[in-house]
Amino acid sequence: MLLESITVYDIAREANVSVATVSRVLNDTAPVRTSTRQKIMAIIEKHNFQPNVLARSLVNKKTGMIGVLFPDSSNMFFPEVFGGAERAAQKLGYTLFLCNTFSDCSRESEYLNSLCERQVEGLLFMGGRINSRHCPDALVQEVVHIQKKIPIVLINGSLPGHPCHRVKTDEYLGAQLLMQHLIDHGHRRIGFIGGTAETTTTFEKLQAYKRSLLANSLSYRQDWVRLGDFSMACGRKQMDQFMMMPERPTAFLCMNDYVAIGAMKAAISRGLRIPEDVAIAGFDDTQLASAMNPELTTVSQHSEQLGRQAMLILSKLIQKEKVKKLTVLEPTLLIRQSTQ
Amino acid sequence: MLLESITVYDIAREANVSVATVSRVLNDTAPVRTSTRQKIMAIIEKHNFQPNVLARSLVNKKTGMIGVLFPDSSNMFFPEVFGGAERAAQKLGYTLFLCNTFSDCSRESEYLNSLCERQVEGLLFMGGRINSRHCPDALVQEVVHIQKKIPIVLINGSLPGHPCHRVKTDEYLGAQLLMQHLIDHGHRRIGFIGGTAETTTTFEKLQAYKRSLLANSLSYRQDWVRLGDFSMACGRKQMDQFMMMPERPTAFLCMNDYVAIGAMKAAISRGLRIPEDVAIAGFDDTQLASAMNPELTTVSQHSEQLGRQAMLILSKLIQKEKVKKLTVLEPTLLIRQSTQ
DNA sequence: TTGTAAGCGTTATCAA
DNA sequence: TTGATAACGCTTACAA
Repeated sequence: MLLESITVYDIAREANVSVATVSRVLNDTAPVRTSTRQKIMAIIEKHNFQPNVLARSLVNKKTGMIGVLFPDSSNMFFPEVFGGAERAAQKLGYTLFLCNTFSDCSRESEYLNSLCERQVEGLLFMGGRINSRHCPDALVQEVVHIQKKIPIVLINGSLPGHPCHRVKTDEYLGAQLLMQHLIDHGHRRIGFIGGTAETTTTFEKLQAYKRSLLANSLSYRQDWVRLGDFSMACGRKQMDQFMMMPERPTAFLCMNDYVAIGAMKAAISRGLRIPEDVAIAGFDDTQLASAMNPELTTVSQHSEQLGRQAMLILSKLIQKEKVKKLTVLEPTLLIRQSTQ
Repeated sequence: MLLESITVYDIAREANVSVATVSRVLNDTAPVRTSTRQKIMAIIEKHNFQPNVLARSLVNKKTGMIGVLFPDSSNMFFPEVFGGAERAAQKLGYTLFLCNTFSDCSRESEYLNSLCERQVEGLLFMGGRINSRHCPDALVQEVVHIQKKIPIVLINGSLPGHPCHRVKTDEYLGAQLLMQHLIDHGHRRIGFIGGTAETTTTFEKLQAYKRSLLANSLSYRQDWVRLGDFSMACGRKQMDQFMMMPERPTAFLCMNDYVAIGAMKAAISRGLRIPEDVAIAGFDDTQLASAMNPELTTVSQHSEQLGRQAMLILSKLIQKEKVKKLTVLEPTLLIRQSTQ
């Protein structure tokens, strides 16, 4: 329940002017005699009057809000991305409306709906359906439909069959860089841990993994690819499984830093030394990577940049400027202790 | 710029009814003949009509939005807290409006202002001025003034001289538990790292630190307290300083997990073993703590709980229920490898 | 330089 | 069960 607040009418009455004049000094939208302006300002000050943005937005059809959908605030990667987006938004005069979908499709739909109703001026979309390799058409259509009215920028994802504005890191390249690094260090048996077959981000890395093996005449073994999810728990569990295998890889490419750290911990608790006995690489360069001991070799997605770029592009879209559909950021290989 | 959307009028016209009737089926606020209801529903469906929440909020004075101020999305503790708050909010039918103040007071003021203008129904406040030991009165007044109109719940902070609804972890107790643990393990020389003298959270821990020393007849040495900030960099830097000292502590109480990890890394890079040569304890039990190697002894603030509780209390406040002013959560000591 | 009045897209009060 | 119509708090032609 909101305050029974004072309105422009109250201010106008007290200043013996019309609401129009009050509005004028509020928005500096037309000349007002200095004396009346000052009188009005004083009264506004005195009552600590704040115009109701709802009413204002209703007439000028601008809310200054950008909706942001992301799958999981407990994976540092996402807070990093929307940290970057937020800084950019602030400069541009927008406020972010952050929505944690908890990777739940129906929650995603609800938020999508709610953000539209709330009249956000644009949408930044991460995770969920835009990373699904077999996204039900109904879910795609929801987004397509919204996009007719509200500009959307997809981050690290896509909507198959429907061109969208997208900003992404070249994850394929990132995985390739890591593979090459491992291979250059003499590893011939390399495993893959984490992610789900259903997600595009996993698929992309897996492709790079396979092709790198092929390109280096190394054999691809299905039992050396152990997916699961994106958590530390997954890394730990899968590494434990690898430990039971008679013949196991000497190096592991992990879906992300969390998985990598789980894998590291499992290996360490079995008495293995990293990187001497086993090399492990992560992805994303979240704070965790450099915090670890040994420090984790990983690939930076430049998460803040990613958020910033997406926001910049979105703002151009809102201004109805032409922007190229796809922006690709180049990842950076960060070689640290866990692989050499 | 928003869509020139279709309105209840368009629906009404097409259905040959009045807007009132459309509104009735939309809100189920009065009986409508089944046939007309169906007719209207069909048209709504067909056009994918979404009522404008702005207009709706304007009349019923409810936005369903809760503003959340927090200092830093790159410290996992805060995303964890608002993760908990968000889940609770969802159940209660509220949407969170997350605002990253980047620990900047003026940004905090701006957001405070913006959230009020946006007519949020309540405010969750973390960091910044509510953790300042000498908060300028102007900043306090800003909050006090807002509080007259909008319910506010402070998380782990307070507004000196102005009773507010607060949810907090007993950080004093938490620090005490850690100290006792270290002392029980035979440590007689214990240092303190991180935080700033200006913040209440640091002060509280420092108090516990000093009193624990006193209670155990251990001497307090000013040069064994090295503050700074809340970052890994700080932990690293201060530990490096400790390393230069002729006589140094055998154990360290750190302001938070980030500082502790920085300290750990500095110690390790100097060839010290943890915990054999030096014991290190953190605070907050962020994901980092259990990810580390060795795993970090720390204190859980039950961050999700904290967010959840705060949201629950806020919602009661919004419903104008009576709620006790102060809710204290008990921290939990988590003894891990870094201290034993 | 200022005021009047018509919107913005809803909901809610009265009558019918 | 329905329909006019007045709010909600603001901006903005259009007039004065």
